[in-house]
Amino acid sequence: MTAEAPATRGGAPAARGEARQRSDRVLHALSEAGFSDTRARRAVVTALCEARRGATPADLLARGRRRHAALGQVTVYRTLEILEGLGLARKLHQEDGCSSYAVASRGHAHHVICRSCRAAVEFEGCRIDDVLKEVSAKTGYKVESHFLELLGLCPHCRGKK
Amino acid sequence: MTAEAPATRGGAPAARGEARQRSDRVLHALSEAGFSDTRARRAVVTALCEARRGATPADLLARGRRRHAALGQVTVYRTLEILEGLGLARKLHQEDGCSSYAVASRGHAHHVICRSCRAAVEFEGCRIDDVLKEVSAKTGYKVESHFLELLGLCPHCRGKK
DNA sequence: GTGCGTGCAAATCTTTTGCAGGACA
DNA sequence: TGTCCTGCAAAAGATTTGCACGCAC
Repeated sequence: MTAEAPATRGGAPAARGEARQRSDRVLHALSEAGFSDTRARRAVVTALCEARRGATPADLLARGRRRHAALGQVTVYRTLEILEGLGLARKLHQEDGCSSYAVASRGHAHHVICRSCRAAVEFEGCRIDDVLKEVSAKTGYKVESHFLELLGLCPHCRGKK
Repeated sequence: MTAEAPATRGGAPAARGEARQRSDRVLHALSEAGFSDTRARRAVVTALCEARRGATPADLLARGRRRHAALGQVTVYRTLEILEGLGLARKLHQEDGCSSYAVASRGHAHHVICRSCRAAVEFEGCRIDDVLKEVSAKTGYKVESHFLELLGLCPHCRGKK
């Protein structure tokens, strides 16, 4: 299981480097997949990677415009669609809406989200096979995939309490 | 763990009775909670209970109008809000949108949804405490609640294959 | 040079709000 | 009878589509 500490507000240098690294990975994956490397896409990807919590299309537009003033909302939607399709971004489902996204690593992973500050952290290694088998046996469904999201308080908000 | 077989198309008598039973339970819970028993609410609740899959507000309006022609969309939204608040209905989060609802029993439960026909079945008894603990330990988050949904093929669609 | 990618504007959809009239207890 | 509910109409948002132009390859 991998887990990164939720970044401090304002973006500590370490977090910056991490965000940079992630966006490089995503941009690389994009071109690997045959998508061209444009200024608009870079702006969206960077904005997404810098966000320490789920970002809505509107957030990404605002943030992305700092890097590329002409960025349009439509491009944000289209880029998210591509990223999601490639498994590079994942939609976060929350009580109050399901339109925020977070970067996702390759492979199977889920997010744990802070109900106070919304910081979203990815985690791998959910071992729920037993549950899947049990459900399969009782319902007759052939379970193919699952969606799991945890909600709680991040270390920071936990302390503030 | 409880599990009901997904109803056959068209609504077999057994399924009808079950739907009836569920809607009675929901309507009863509503009045228990101090909400009055109106024709519009009955229509929405019945529509929700009859649906064998997640129903969107628009679905419920259409279905509900069979029983109460004057039913308005707004009432559907408001009723869903109440039901959700009381834990009597639950929003289903799916790849292609998160605006469908299904009746929910009291207590903790999740849904397994058919990717082909959308039939949604509730199941209880998700034992993922180990996962929660592990995530908590690795991320420092205090995990308070979780959200889990399974996707696959229901027995019916499995057979059709 | 070509075609993919972009941004604007407009069209759609979904959901929420404000109100006046109507139904339930 | 007094509230709680309801439905309509309109407002507010969110998302998608059509199109002509511009940039990446």
